[in-house]
Amino acid sequence: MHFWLIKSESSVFSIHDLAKAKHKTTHWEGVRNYQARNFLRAMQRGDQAFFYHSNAEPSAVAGIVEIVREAYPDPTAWNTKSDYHDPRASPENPVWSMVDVKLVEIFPHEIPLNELRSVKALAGMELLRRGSRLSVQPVTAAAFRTVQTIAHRAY
DNA sequence: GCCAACGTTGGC
DNA sequence: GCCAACGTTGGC
Repeated sequence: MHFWLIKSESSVFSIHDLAKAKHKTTHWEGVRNYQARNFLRAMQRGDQAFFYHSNAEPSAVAGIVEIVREAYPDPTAWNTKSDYHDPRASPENPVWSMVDVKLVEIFPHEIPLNELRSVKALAGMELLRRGSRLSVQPVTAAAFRTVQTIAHRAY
């Protein structure tokens, strides 16, 4: 089992939108960065990922999802009407991949970025690296546990 | 809204 | 293959 972090702009698709989705499941479409795509392809059923709200106030880790379907072609890539359209993609040559994720939990208190930065044990986490923009990234088991513990700590 | 950091494109 | 120009991401 591996751990990940996936970003979504909360104004576009938030963890609360996921909670309202059918079966609390969604296609994680629209990833258009090769490094992020390759991480999507490495995901296995049962892996867990943090749902991170980027461009939010504040940006924060909001909860946990589980990978319920492994990587398969992202059809928005060859949909000319999609914001995620890529002229190079076609059903024969999909180029881009997506996975399906299911909500596991919404944290009782989301953890803002500045709080994560203050946690010594999380130094070195990709999310906290200066200039980090990767929208799909691996998280170590230790970091995953640390963040989870903070999220469940009594306030 | 600003802008630093980053990835991609394309001329050479 | 280099690298300048450009577009995007995302924190602030």
